[in-house]
Amino acid sequence: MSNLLDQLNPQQRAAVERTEGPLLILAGAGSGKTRVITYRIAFLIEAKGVPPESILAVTFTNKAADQMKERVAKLLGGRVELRPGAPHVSTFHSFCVSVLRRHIERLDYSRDFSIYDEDDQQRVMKTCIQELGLSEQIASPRSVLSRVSYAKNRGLAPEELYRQAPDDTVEKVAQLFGRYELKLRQANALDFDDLLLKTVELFYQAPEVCEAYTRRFHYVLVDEYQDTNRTQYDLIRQLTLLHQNLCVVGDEDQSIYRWRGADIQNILSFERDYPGAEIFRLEQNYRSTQNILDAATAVVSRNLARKGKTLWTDRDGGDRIGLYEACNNEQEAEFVAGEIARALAQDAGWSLAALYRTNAQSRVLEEALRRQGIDYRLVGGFSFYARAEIRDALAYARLAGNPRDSAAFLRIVNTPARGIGETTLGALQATARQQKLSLWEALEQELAARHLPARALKALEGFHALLKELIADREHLLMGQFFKSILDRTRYVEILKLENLPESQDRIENLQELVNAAAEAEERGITLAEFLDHAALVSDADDYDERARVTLMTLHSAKGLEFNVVFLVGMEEGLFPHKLSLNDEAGLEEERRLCYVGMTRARDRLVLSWARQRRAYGRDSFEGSRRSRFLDEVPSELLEPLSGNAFAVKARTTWENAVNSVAGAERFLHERGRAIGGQVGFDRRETRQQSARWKLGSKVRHPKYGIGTVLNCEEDGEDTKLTISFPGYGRKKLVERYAGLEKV
DNA sequence: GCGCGCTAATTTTTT
DNA sequence: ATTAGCGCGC
Repeated sequence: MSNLLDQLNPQQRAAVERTEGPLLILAGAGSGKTRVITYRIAFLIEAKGVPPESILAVTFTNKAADQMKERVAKLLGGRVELRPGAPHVSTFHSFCVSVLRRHIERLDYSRDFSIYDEDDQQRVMKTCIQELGLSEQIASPRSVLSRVSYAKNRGLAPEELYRQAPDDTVEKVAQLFGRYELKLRQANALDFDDLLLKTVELFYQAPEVCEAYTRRFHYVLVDEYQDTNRTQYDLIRQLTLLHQNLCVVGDEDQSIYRWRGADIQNILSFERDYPGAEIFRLEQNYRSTQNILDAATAVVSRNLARKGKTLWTDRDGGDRIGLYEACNNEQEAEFVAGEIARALAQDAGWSLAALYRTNAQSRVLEEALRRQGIDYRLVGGFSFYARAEIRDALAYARLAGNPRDSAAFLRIVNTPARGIGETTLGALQATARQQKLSLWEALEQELAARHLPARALKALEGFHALLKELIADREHLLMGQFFKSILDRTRYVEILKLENLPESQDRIENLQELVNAAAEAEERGITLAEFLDHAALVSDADDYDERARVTLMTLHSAKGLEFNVVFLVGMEEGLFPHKLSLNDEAGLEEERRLCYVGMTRARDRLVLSWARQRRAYGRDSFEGSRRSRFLDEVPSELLEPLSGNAFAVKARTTWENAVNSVAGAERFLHERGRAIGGQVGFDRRETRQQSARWKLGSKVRHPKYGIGTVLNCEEDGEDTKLTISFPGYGRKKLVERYAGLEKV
């Protein structure tokens, strides 16, 4: 065990050894925060003989939790098996779910409660807005929900919210809030905020339940403490009242979830809240070069709301920070892809990442990388569980377990179409509202009352019978078979096959994957409820693949990760800092912290880039932009302006001119042909990818656009995609299979 | 009640 | 670019 501590620096070691009492570890970026937590857990078990199961470690993401479990297991080697139990490592949300699945009946919910994701929440809020006869223009479900979440995270009831700032808008929001809460209660459903709130409420209402947990967990550790909100703070407080052995780790400079209710005060006033607390600072950075650290520190030190710390590294100097100014965002992407290609070619085994402020920025980067034939991994965007067909299948499964789940009901009552349209559904909703029933109960009532038209009743009966069967299946079948039976009984896959759309096959495969995943989970002893909980709580960032050489993701998703090379793209006013954060100083400071987080992800090389012009989305026109103020906050002697590749600039410019005329297109192709052998990879790539059928520059006829010139040709799995310039119509990207093209 | 085709609006970050 | 919402014909 002693050699375990030898691997730590004096501060880290002190933080590990101080096992009793409240402890705040202020850990700068790259200072070995995770290391301290995992060593601390190992130390408690090995050196202090603490039973593993009396340790609770809480994180924000599944990714972080998994990583922690893995590392602790590694530290303990095989020896962990000798002891009963294991440390409880989980996210806030999954911890709460596990508590609630056991005890929520104390709060008059049933244990089969559903977890409502954002989609479900929107569905409910939409109905509320309609019921109050409001227009969605004035009160969009999104904005109301964000205000509701704000209130919930501060423990405000609708009336309290109104009393805080009584005006017409708040009154409406408060009304909607109340109605929304009622509907969730009727649906036996909890939203994400509720998972935390109801656990706190449970512990308050049923002190003996709380006590059981506090007695069990002698040691509590919290990661990313700067991101905790009020409810999470309360929860931790309840859990540690007895022993006070609380160790929190955080960095106020990396607090980037204020918009989600994170309260930086939690970390700033830890000493006051936990008397006798000790504070340790981890200020040695083991990740980045001095230049990267200096640049990041220079930016974040403009913030006023911080405790302040001095990070240092023994990695003197290093490359200067690359700064690249692109003429537009497409060329910026081309530049990044080119640099990535060069770095990969050198093959130092480096990991690379392009980080951006908004998800929408990923598309051009993806396209550029694909053109270069670079393998990359995209984190976020549409995750597996976010696909419509998967959510549909999950909604059936949820509804079979909790028929009162009206959001799931609404989602699939007519998917696939079975003749239950707006009118019939309207009648059900009216019944539900009047008699304060769930939609499922309203359905049963309507079937008994027989007031609706025969046709509607017939359709409803079919749906009712279907669900009854699924409810029985859920009881009897293994999980994999259950999902299979959902797909069979609803004829979901059959109908997808009949539709035979371009994406139908993908969807069928996704569903097959879901069935497999369920069957596999069953084998590992996971229950259906746990499987569904998992599906509700996994996030996009969780499918991050450490082995990937090239990763694209948002700055938020990148927190906690590190790469040899980081590209921070889109450094422009209005984008980063984002225009919605410019209103108040606090918002701006959060953007600045986000910038700090992004910069400190880099181990060896950091490149910042911005584009003079940016295309909104799909629109023809570019919009001008100004360089981000954050660029000016980096001392200029740390920056190294990059010229990129002269050819890349020229190619793009030519491209822009090329698209509107056949002559331009031909000129473009001609110039490009001459440039082969230049440094930019995409020429070779594209040339190699073109199929023999469609020669670049050849003429084709399209049924609608007439004659055009082939500009590009790429194989995308089964499909061949052609970029063609049509005089009068501009540039079009077409899938060969569907385009009905003819060679001229 | 269904489905097609058009338009209008949309994007900050996510457990 | 994608998608939700809407109007219209069946």
